[in-house]
Amino acid sequence: MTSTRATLIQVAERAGVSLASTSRALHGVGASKAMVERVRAAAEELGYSADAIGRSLRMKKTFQVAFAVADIGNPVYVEMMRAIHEVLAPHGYRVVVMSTGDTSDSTIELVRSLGSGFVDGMIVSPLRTDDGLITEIQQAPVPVVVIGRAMDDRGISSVSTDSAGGIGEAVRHLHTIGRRRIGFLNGPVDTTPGASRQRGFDAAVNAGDLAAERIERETAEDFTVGAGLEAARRILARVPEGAPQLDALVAANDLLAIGAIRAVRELGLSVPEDVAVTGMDDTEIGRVFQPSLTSVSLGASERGRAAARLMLQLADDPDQPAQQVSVGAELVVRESTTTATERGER
Amino acid sequence: MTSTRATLIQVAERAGVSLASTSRALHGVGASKAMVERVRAAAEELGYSADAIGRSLRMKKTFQVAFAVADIGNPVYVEMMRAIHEVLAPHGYRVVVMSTGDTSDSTIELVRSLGSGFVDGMIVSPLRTDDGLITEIQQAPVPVVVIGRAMDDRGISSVSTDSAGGIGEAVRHLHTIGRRRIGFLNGPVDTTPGASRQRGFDAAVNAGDLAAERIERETAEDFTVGAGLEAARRILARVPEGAPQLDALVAANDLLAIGAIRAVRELGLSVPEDVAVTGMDDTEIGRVFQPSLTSVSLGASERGRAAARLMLQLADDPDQPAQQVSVGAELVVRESTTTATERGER
DNA sequence: TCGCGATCTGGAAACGTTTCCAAGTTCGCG
DNA sequence: CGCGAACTTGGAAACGTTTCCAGATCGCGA
Repeated sequence: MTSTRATLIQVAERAGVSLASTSRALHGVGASKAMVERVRAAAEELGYSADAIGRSLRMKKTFQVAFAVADIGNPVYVEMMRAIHEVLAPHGYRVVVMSTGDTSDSTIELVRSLGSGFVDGMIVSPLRTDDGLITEIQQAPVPVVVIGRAMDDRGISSVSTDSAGGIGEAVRHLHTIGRRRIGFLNGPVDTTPGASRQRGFDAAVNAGDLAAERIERETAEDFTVGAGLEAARRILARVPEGAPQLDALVAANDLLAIGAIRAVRELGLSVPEDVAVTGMDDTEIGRVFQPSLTSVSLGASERGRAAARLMLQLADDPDQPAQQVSVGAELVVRESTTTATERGER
Repeated sequence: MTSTRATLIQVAERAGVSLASTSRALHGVGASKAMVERVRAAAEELGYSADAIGRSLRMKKTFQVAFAVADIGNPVYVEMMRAIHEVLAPHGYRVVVMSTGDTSDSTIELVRSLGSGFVDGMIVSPLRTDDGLITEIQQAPVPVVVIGRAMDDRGISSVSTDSAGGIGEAVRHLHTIGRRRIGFLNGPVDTTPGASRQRGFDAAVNAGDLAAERIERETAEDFTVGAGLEAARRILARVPEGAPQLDALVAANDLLAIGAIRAVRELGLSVPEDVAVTGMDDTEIGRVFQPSLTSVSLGASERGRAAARLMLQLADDPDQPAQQVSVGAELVVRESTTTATERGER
């Protein structure tokens, strides 16, 4: 530990050749067979391995990409991170995890910090977005790829998904299986995901072909099981005198959906028979839950991969035009809305 | 994006002072009031922010720490990572995520890569450990903190937990609530966690005061729900002619436990009445599951925090002696082993 | 008024690498 | 045999920062 690492200069001395030749030999370009042999041997003996910092300084390239989200613990972000890592690592890029914080301002701060040049680019999924943040991203000194909201005309590369349409799919699915009294459990509406989900639900229930008897909306404190439980209690308590209970709940993510299921069961009702419940994000936790969750997959892994691929291109040429990628939303039907026989299983 | 970032030299020119003074002024040491004022202004105008690479090269410090695990998606590791990030970020350290791969060899490879000096240290939780890996860690050019297995006498800093003892607690808990036919569902025994859990179970059932009627052991392919389901099916199918079914299952982690619960229910039995099930790791997924899982908490967050604190010390002085930290295991009793009344709730 | 210490400033080196440029060598081909 | 092209090599600069060192300036007390 106390012994200092070997430098290229030492390798050069040991091999008895110039620094320049040593560097070339190790990269295997513009060097004679003999030279390569000789330098390789010297490097081997000294246990040389090139210093990443020195190289970065000279090449103006860090081979690092930042991935920034509000909460690294959120399963959706974890899935993205894994996908990003899987795409980037084989290309020699390291992934630096960062936290955007809850607000647009703290995210702006983070984008600013890119100015110190410790990464070649950043993939960010902001919880809240405002014009200030957008401006900051446009002026960022390194390429930024935004996951979450299409940035079509702003010269920012982005990967988006149709969460609004996804909510619509969930609503139509519930309608198809005969549910007519539908409640919507959203998270905070002032967040980017909260806003688009709200839009999606409103559009779906306002569509002409939806024959609904009753529509209710409720907002949870945040996107967690606990908040979902409380919000679901509220919405289920709202049933009018003598009217029947809601027969379906659309939740804005899987955790809220699980909270909702708890609330339904508290009332002695069962899922899916009395109340069908849908989630969103298609997380492992939802797949594993009993009943397994019908959920709208937003392709977290796919979005992560797409963002990483965009970043690879941008890292190669930061001045290439911004690109938009869109990943489809897909409803995955499971036990929380249909019985096994309804799903056509034996 | 095309415009290049301002350098310290440019700030110096703009302020009309020397490079050295500029650097000092920005750090606020050994500079006159006027100088600081002047340089600050120039830096402000140019939007200067110090280049991390240049600084790293000179200071021989990257302000980065690597966190390496086999699977970044595993909830336990996610929890650790979050804790590590929370401790390190306020001290100005960035966290680089890396993957050790499944084997000891691939982990060795990773430790070797530290030789390129892109981080000031590494926190690693190896899935499999052998002498080669230990040697490599000892010789690593930067401090390494190992999470998972005590490294007392090897000069390696480590954070460990008593998972063996934790399994024992689970067994005793089941015994206390009257279960006498206990099955153990482990993951691969050739992994570090698998081995210690096996040890813990064996020790517990061999303890003199355990009056068990029957003990069964089974090994799952890996630590997932699917593997747990299959392994549980096997162990439950093993009931001898005319003998009663197992009345308790100890699983080596929460995912296996959830798989086990599924298997139990497949047989028309219920949890916890017919078969009590315990998990390990006390993950969110287990807390949220219905029934909520009785689980042995191994303090993932706490281990992460402890490792990060060790790393901070080592980053400060890499030559200080290795330290060992131990985090206690604690059984958290929930619905999967006891009914509400048994737990003393109303 | 002088001397001395404290404070401030600038020059220059150093961190480790890649790459431009020029000089030297080799080789092939006319 | 000679000439140019192709290849190989070494010197040196550059990336952006911090910090050592020496010199200059200032203030203060004797």
